[in-house]
Amino acid sequence: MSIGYACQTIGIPNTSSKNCTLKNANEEKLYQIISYNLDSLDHILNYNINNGIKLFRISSDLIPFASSPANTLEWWNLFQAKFIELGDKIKKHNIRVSMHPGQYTVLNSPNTDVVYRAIKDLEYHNRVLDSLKVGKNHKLVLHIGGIYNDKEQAMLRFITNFKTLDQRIKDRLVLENDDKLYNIKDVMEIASQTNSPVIFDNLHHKINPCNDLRDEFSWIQECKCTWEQEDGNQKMHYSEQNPLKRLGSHSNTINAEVFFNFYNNINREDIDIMLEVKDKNLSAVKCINAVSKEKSIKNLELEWSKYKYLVLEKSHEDYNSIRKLLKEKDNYPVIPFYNYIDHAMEKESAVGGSVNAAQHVWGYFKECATEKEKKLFESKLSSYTEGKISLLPVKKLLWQLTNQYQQNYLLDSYYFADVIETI
DNA sequence: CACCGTCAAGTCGCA
DNA sequence: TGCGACTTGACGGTG
Repeated sequence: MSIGYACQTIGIPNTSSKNCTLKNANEEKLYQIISYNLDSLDHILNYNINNGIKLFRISSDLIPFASSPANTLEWWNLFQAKFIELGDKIKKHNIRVSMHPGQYTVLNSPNTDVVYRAIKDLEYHNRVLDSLKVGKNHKLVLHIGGIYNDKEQAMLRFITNFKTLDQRIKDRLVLENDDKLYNIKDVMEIASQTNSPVIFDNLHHKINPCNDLRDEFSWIQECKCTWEQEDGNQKMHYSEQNPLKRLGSHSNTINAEVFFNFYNNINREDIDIMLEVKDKNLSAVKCINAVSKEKSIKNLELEWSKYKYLVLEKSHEDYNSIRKLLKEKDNYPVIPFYNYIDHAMEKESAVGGSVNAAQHVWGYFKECATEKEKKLFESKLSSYTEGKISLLPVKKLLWQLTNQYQQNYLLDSYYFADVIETI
């Protein structure tokens, strides 16, 4: 059983992706962007390896305009060595990767141009996975598409167009229920014709259920049968509704207890769960810890070291509660621990808490920083207190000092997540 | 420097 | 018939 996240990280340096507009796209620019994105992917893989995350979705933005005539680069040749290096790393560490062409890749459109572009896009995605030389258990996830006033015909068109695809693409494709048009029953029906494995998405199912009384766990079990030996373990998507946004919007974070119960209800080891959530890797680590068999408080202490100063900034009350919670070294209070973290993270930072946390972080440099650096920090912090600047420049300075003086305890801190986002 | 609209992709739903 | 929502970083323009 693996738990993973999609496309991007939070709070991890050198893992961002770049893109460009069609207008600015040229060979040199595209080359640089691809090179940058492949390096970022490398750093993401390193992070995943170091944090025991074995499931990851590679962003479709890896190669900009890859399925468009605007990109004339033979990127699979130009970066062949890098792809092989990345693929070796993936295989060596037993990571399962996937890709997920977005909502604009529509294989069942009545418009032949749209279908042509969809096929080009599937070829692109498959080419990335082929370039990594990873097996057929590393999947391409696809939705069915539109309805165009005639669902039956639209489903048939999907099946017909699917059959024209290259065998290597067919072998990788897996089909997912969506939140509007094709429910899990529809997808199962189509998949039985295309011989494709099916991804069950729990939130899509909640929003777009089928006229069938079976609960989500029965459907998960049903979907298992569509996964054959060479497809690898069954995969599913798990997400929770953001209560403040429109129906279908992913939550900011996964609730540890809700996930724990869901996972225990599935009660199987041979399933991989892709989380779709705003805080990405943070929730992946959270969910891994929530269901971990190794119930050691050391894992929570490691998490605490990363969240600590952000929690201190947002909520001194939760900060104190967590400190108290972690004093009992024989316990593994994973659910209350993350409940306090979530509670703190929901809060907006106030000036008092922000100053307090910044001063705590500054404490790491009290001994080593020069007088000039000290002056700079104090002046930035008072500018912030006086409302002249935002908190970001203060954190940027602390981040720079963290790197300069290699303060290991701070290097992995989520306190700097918003700074890292701007680099 | 901060903020906002636009861009790319395709479909659906609502004026 | 046409526009907003969905997604996300780049980019150009305004204050």
